[in-house]
Amino acid sequence: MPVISTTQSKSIAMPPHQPSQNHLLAALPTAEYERLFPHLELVAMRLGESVYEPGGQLKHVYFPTTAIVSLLYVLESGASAEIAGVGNEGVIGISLFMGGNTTPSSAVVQTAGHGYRLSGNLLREEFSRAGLMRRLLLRYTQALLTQMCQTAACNRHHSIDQQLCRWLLLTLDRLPSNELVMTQELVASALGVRRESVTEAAGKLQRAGFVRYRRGHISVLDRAGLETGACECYAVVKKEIGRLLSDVRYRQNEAAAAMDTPRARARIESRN
Amino acid sequence: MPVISTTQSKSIAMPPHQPSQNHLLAALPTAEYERLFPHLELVAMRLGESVYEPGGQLKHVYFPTTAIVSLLYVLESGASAEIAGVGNEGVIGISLFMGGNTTPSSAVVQTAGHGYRLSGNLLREEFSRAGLMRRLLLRYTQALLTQMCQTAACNRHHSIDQQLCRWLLLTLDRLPSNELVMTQELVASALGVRRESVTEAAGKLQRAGFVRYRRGHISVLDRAGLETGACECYAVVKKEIGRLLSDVRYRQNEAAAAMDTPRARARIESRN
DNA sequence: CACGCTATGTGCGCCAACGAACAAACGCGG
DNA sequence: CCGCGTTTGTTCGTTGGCGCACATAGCGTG
Repeated sequence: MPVISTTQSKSIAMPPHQPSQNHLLAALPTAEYERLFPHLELVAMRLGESVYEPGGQLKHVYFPTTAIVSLLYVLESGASAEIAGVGNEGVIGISLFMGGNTTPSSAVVQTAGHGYRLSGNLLREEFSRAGLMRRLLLRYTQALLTQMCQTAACNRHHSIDQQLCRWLLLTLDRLPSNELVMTQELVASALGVRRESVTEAAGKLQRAGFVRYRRGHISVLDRAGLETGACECYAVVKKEIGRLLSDVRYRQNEAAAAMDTPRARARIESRN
Repeated sequence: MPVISTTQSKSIAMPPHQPSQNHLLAALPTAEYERLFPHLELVAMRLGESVYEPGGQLKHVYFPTTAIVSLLYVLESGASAEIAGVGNEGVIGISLFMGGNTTPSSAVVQTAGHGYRLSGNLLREEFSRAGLMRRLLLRYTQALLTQMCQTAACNRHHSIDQQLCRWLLLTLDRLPSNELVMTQELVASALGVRRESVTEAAGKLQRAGFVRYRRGHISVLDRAGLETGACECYAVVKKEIGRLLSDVRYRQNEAAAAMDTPRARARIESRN
C-alpha cells in the first residue's frame, strides 16, 4: 500500500516502532546504538504469551517498547506471584548477563505490544565492553531488585485493596493510554490472590468512581483517587526507579533534542 | 602466644579468622586475592547491629565469614520482612557495584560473628577490571535475586509453620553448629509475623521433637524433620544457590588443596 | 539468693482472605 | 440478532494470622 493520503493510511505508513522507544536503548551513545541496531529484531508480544519459562535456556534479551511483561514466580502448587513488571524502562533476561543463563521465574506478556530482541551472545559481547550499556543494565538490575523487595514486603503486609491500587498505577505508568486491557483473572494471578478478591476490590474502586470497566478492560478515571488507596509501595518504587534511571532519562531527552524539529520539541515539553 | 601445647591454646594460637572463610573471597585467583588482601579489614559484627540503613551512603562492602546478616525491608508502619539472608557465601552491599550506591533495605546482623570489609572504591576498582571478582559478584547477585523471588512467593502463599522451617534450615546451613542464638522476637521480625505466631509454630516443632530451645537459643535436633515441615522454597533456594555458585566452591577447594599441609587437609576433610 | 528484666506461653475476639458453588451479564462469532 | 462461552458478581462457611492482654519462667545482676 504505497498510497499515503488519509490520516488512516498515514498511521500505517509511519509504523511507530523504533528501538529508542525503549528507555535503555534510547540512552545509549550513538556508537553503541549503531553497533546494536542491525541486530535488534522487532517482535510482537501477544497477551499471555510466555517470553521464557522457568529453567529454560534463554537465547535472547527483550527490550519492550509498547508491551508490558510480568515476571511471575510459580510455585509447585500452581499458585503464583508477580515479582516485578517490566515495560519500556527495562529489559527481560537479566540472567543472560548476570551469569546464570536461566532463572527460576517465568515472564508472561501482561499487555500486548512490541519489543526488540537481541541475541544473548551479542548482548554479552556488548556487556563485556566497558561501555554505557553495561552501566545501564546493572543500574536497571538494581532498580529491579528494589521493586522485588518492595513487592515482597507489600505481599506480606498490605491489603488486597492497596495492592490492587499499587498495581494499577504501576501498570498505568507504563502505558500511553489510561485503559488497561486485562481480565480480572489475570490481575488476580499477578497479585497472587483469588479472582473473587479482585472482583471485590475492583468493585470498591468502581463505586468510588476511580475506575470503570467492561469485560477485559479497565479504564482509570481518577488517578489521584487510586493513589489515595495505594500503599506507600507505589510511591517508593516509582521514586527509586526514577532515581536509579534518572541519567537514563536525561540522555534520552538529549537524544530527542538532537533531532531538533518543532514536533520533537513539543513532544518533550508535553512530558512535563 | 607462640606456645602450642594444649588443645585449648592450640585453638587460640590458630585464630580462625581469614578472608578465605568467605566463599567469594576464597574463590579468587591468587593474583586478585593478594591484590585485595592488604585492604581487607576484619570486623566484628554484633547481634542486632545494623550494617547499613535504608538510604544511607555505603562506604564498604562486607564479606561475612562467621556472621549472618539479614536483609530487612522495613515499611513505614514499622512492619518488616526479610528479603534474604547473607552468610559466608555472599557479600553485603551489592548496590556499590551495581551502581545505585544506596539501597532501600537495611542489613541487620542476625547471628553475631565476623566478616571482612573492603572500601567501596577499591571494590569498584577491582570490579572494573575484567577479573574473576566481577563474575563472582554478578553471579552472587543473581543468586540473591532468586532468593528474593522465592521469599516473595513464599510470603504470599505458605503458612508460618512452613516458613519457620524454611528459615531455620537456611540459617542452619550457614552455621557451623546446630544451635542458633536468636530470640523468637528476632525470628518474628525476620519472617515479618507476630512474635506469638513464632512461639506457637516453634512450640509445635519442639513437641514434634525437631528442635529444643531455651531463652534465646534454638537447637536443631532433627534436621530431616524440619525438612518435612518446610515448603518447597527451602530446597529450591538451596539448589539454585548451589547451581549458581558451584564453580565458586570448586575453586575454593582447589585453593585449599594448593596449600597442601597436613593441617589444611584435616581442615578440609572435617568439612564433610 | 532474691530481684527484675526480658523472653516465652496462652487465651481470647476479630477480620481479611480463602475455597467452592452458583447466578448474571457481556459481547463475539455465526 | 441470537446463542454460547467467557467474564464478572454474589453468597456462605472456614480459617490462618492479627492485636491485645496477661501469666509464667529463665537468667544475669547486684
